[in-house]
Amino acid sequence: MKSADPASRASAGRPRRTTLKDVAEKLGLSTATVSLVINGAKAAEAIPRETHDRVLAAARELDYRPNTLARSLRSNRSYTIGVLVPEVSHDYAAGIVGGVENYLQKEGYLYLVASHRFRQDLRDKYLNLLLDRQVEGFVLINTQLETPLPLPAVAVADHNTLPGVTGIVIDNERAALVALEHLAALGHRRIAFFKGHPGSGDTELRWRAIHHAAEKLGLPVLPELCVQLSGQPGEVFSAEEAYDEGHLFGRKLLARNEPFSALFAFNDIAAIGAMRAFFDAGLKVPEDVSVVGFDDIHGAAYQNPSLTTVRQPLAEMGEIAARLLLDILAGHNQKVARLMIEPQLMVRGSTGPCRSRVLAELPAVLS
Amino acid sequence: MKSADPASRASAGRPRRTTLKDVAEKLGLSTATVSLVINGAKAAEAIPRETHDRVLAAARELDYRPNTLARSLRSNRSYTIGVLVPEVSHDYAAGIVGGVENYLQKEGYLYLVASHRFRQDLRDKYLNLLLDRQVEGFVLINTQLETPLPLPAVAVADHNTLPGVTGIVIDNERAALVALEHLAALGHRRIAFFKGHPGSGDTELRWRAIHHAAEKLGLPVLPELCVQLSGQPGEVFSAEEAYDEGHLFGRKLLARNEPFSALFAFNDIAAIGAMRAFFDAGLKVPEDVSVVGFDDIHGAAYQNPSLTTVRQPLAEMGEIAARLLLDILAGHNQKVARLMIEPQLMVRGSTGPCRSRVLAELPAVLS
DNA sequence: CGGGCTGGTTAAAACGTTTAAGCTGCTTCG
DNA sequence: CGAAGCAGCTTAAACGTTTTAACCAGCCCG
Repeated sequence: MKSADPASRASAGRPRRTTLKDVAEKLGLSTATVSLVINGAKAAEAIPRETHDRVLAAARELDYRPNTLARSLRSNRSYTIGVLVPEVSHDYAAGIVGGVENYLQKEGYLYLVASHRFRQDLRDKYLNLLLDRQVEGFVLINTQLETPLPLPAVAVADHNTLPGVTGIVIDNERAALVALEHLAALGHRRIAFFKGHPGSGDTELRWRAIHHAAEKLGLPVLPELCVQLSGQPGEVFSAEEAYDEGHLFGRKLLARNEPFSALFAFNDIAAIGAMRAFFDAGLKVPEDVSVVGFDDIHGAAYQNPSLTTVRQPLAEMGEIAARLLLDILAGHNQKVARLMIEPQLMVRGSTGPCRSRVLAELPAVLS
Repeated sequence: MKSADPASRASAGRPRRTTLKDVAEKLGLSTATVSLVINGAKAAEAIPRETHDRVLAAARELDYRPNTLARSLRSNRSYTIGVLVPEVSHDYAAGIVGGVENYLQKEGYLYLVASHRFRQDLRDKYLNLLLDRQVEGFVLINTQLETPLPLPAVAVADHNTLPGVTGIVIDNERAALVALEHLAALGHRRIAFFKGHPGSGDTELRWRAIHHAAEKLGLPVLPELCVQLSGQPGEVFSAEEAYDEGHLFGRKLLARNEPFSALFAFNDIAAIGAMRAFFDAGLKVPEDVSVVGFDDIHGAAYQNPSLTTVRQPLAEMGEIAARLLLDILAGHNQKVARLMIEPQLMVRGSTGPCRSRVLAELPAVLS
């Protein structure tokens, strides 16, 4: 932290804000009275109407605005929460942060954000910085912790949360089910799958969910049609990389020469990359292959064809996280360990009926 | 603001953090000494090595972390800046916020964000909330103000800034030039243009820039190929609306039956919508029509074809904004009124050579 | 007339820091 | 030997609030 010399202080030259004391002096009252009136405290009931009005009038006239720092220091409430994200500028995080803000605004809270770029050292550093700022709690977005926090926290999009931390996650079982139901209803039986990176917490859960859903629907999950997206555990993927991966594994899938009529990709970007691979190979979406993504990122709707995908209601998840956190802060200690969010299937242009009689019937033979 | 009763306080039950006093008492020293040592103040030079080390050791042992609230209150420095955005979850704002954070992190600052959803009352309300939190300055993203602020501010993406507020804007002249140079080099002469909404500050500037660039390059700007995107002044457009607009005006353009071989759209989403209209009409991009967007939103690269576009380096703009603001705070009063950011042409799949000899030659006749 | 009540207000402590000014006891110097 | 200087601290005020306990004046009642 730079230690600025006094002369270059941010405060230099600016007029001092009016304080409680200013108001009190102007009125010939004590700061106590003014404070009580302004905060509408119960103890202020005894104060007669006239004084009350005088105080408010003076406050308005002097344009008094309380110094929240001082207030927080004294009352030990900062009305601030900390939000930890891998990177604010990423769609996913930004969507959730938007929801968090939505709810916090209603409750008079503000929030401090810090992006840790998936680096543990940064994560811990910012955690401490936020603690030093006396945040009252945390919303952790896609951020895993090893050690318990000294404050209440709610985790979004993190499946293995610490005890005491409520986790808000997408219902993968339901997600897989709606996606596969949709494909099954269109007649698809030989469906290809992208399995997520080994590092992602969602990978295994979603993979199991796919199996459950497939079983329920009587669909086969054929190993020859499954592709594991590569990448080291915990490795971070930029959108470019994810797209290239989707493209690459789309081609790999085609190279196997195993017939399939649909693909359920692990995320939208990979889905888009795969679609590209299909186009390049002369296949049409959805006529030849139907593609279902996951997330409903910005732009999924603007693809050509527009992408059918399982939407994560990000804003809603953020709102719920914020609400839960504030409830905990207020002492309504409902200890929910895990809150499942309903995904929503966005049916768009990338899925259509299975045109190939052969493919539609094949799995019955194979499975 | 909810007034929580004392029992439900956020602090309830949690162990008190160690304070300066705790450390001082443990050592039998005064808080002054401890403070001096911990802050490495110049006045601490007199303190002998041994005491110095004892203090640090004790601080570590007790896990002392300073209370920033108290520190800020006393020293009148909050190391916090306020960021005002239309909506954090929007790509554009999130990209800039990411850049702002980047720079602030290096300097030990944190930031509070508030989204005003283009509503003046909210904008003013959050402005005041942030002021109450003793932020040291503001970064205003796409946020216009009428009255001067009591604090230093830097505006991003706002062309008519208040006196005293540095504005960081994309260089529209340059943007139009690189885009049109690219199209001209590919042989395009009959180029269609989307003109932005009347409300947007960029609209007129970019429109003029297009004329300048076209003139410079000897290209015609044909009225019959210009389409003004509709919308009320100041109206907010969701991505869906923008896309639909692009789609609609793409069709309108085609309906005019005026030949053209390229389109320079006002933004990426409109460009994508227009591409869709072209596809629907049986035209191929870029074979029949080249399309250039503006912004380089997430996903522009993943279109099919990928979108050639003028990129606004959002993160960079954010970083510059933060740097400028902190420089001003530090008293380096370089009063820049306006800082132009170089746009970058991202050449991708949606532009190609003009295939039509007729079209390439027509304008010479018409203009 | 004294005690109690009550309505209206305040003094003062506290929150956890920073920092200017001051104090103590030693050494050093003229 | 007295003054000055210095090293190594401490004192105490200040930042702008909140909040509890107390105070005072007046009044009523017995």
